[in-house]
Amino acid sequence: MRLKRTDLCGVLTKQDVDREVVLAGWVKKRRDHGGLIFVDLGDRTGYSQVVFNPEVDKESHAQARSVREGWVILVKGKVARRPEDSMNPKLGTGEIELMVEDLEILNVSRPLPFSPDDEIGTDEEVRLKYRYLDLRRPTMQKNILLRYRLTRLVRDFMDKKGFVEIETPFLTKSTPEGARDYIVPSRVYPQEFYALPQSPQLFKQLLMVAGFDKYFQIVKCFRDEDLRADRQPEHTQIDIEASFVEEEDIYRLVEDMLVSIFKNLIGVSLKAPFPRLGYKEAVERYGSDKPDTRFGSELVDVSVWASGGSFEVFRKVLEDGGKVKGIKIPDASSLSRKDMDELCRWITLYGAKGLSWILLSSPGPRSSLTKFFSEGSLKRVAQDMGGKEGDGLFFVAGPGEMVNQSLGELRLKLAKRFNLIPQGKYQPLWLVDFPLLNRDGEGNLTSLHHPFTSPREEDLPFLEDTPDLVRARSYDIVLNGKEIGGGSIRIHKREIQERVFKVLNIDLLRAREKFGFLLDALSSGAPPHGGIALGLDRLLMLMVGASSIRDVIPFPKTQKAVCLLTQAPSPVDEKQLRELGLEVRRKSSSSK
RNA sequence: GGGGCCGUAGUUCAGUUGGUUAGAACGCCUGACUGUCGAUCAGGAGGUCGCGAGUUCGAGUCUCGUCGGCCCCGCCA
Repeated sequence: MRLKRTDLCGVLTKQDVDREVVLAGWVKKRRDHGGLIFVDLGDRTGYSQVVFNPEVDKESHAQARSVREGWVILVKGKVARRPEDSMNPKLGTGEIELMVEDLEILNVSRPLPFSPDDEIGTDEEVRLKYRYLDLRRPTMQKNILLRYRLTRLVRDFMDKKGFVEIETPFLTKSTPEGARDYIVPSRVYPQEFYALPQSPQLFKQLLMVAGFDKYFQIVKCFRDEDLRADRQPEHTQIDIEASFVEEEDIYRLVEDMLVSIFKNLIGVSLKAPFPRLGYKEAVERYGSDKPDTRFGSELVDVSVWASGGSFEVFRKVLEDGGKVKGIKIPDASSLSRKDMDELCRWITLYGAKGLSWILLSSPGPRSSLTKFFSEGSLKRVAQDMGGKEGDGLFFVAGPGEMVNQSLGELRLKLAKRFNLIPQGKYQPLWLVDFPLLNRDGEGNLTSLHHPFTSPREEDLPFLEDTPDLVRARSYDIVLNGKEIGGGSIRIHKREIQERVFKVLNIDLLRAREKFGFLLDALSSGAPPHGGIALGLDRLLMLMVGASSIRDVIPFPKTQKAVCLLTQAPSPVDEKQLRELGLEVRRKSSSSK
């Protein structure tokens, strides 16, 4: 490079007029008038118009005729005030332009598959294939830079609180109790495998035993499960653990941190302490363990009313120990018969057999239940639920869990449709009082959080006899209906850990084989400890209002866990496999 | 493992009841042009209609399969 950059493209103003500057950047746009050539030269700060005028410099003007969009150039020249009638008020740098005296072409570019502007809607498949171009878009630049500022703020914050960042290994031991592991074959020990960590959980507990009483880490975690709009196979978490703490210490720390993050990075004031809601209550009132409490429309149990009509479905459900619950949605009486049919079909996704409804439209209410309930009875339930003219009431009958889930989902769906969610509002919430265990599809006990979560002391006597009733010392942090973190006070005594393993049907032999090192550590002077992990990507999603986690991750994977940029995963050489002692069983048809 | 939506030029899309040579805008190429900023004007190139099979005299269009992308259920301690 002959020339050396002196200034950034997007920040020049009329204060810079008459300065001699050198700008470097990408040609965003070129307008060739034959005599004059205008180029919008941009970098991550924005762009400035640079002017090639043969009367200023003949050579650079001649050279500029060949310059194309996407090329990388350096230009030297004097900042000039634009003629009054050609100022561009839409542009921060619109009052000035650079009169080019010297041009250096640093690199050419092929015509790009898409212009890296925010205006152009390009399919995500194309964006991911050329992610380096997509990342040039101002929105993506903003997101990635915010990500950096967030991690920096967290590190500063935790440092001030006396926490130390300590790295934990990525090549570690497989513990198939939780999510599916990503497995890495060992070359030195053929037929043996490492696993990529789903979280540094056990290591951070060992660090507590080691006396690093305040640990944190901004760290990648890996889970080989199917993806969603807010789930990637590798995600980053803010992982925290501390000794000699109780729930309140963690709450206060996280509240301070989130308040600081939102204040400093996006200028939003969160009110601390955050409200707390019991797990059971959340599920009964909102149909979710990560309720969005920015709006009402809570679930109401109307089983007593439902038993009064002649609707066989309700009666049968109630006889079988099920429930009938309802929600009230403002403005929903405008829904058409066709809308209702669609909702009926949609709600079966969550196991509901159907959807009953009362639309309080004028002149009179419409309902799917008119055949089974008198008009007075319908009016009464509407009144009980606080329904006003214009509202829609929706009912689901069935086993309690299913009713809660499906109505909870319906509540969210209709809230979006009828704009019940206040924009720009951030509502954090602690979810507390979780049970320690729940049952999987086959009725086996599994950890709700993870097997290292401490039961409440006063519930310990019931662990073996009535394990379903034992409460956990765990907590989730929920923001706007998204789970952004979870943690617990851990078990720090070997005896209790062994009892929990046993209740989870992990026998002593297997527990020792899988978690022997933890049990030994717990019997080596483990202090009481606990912590939390916050999902950094989801937090960012909420902060920038992204609808997909991919928009805050520089190089994300597709829904089928493929990197469209590098085409990973991919087959490896026969030689590599041999060294690892592996043989691939080929499927008759390609799976990718 | 399952359900839904989608796939046509570099990009975003249109394409009728199955019917001639598959169109538009932007982008790209060539030329003209000294105040443009979605520059303008004149001309031009660019297509395995994701792929395969079937139905048909004839398929971008219908059927089946398959690959890929997105959203969701299951899964995600």
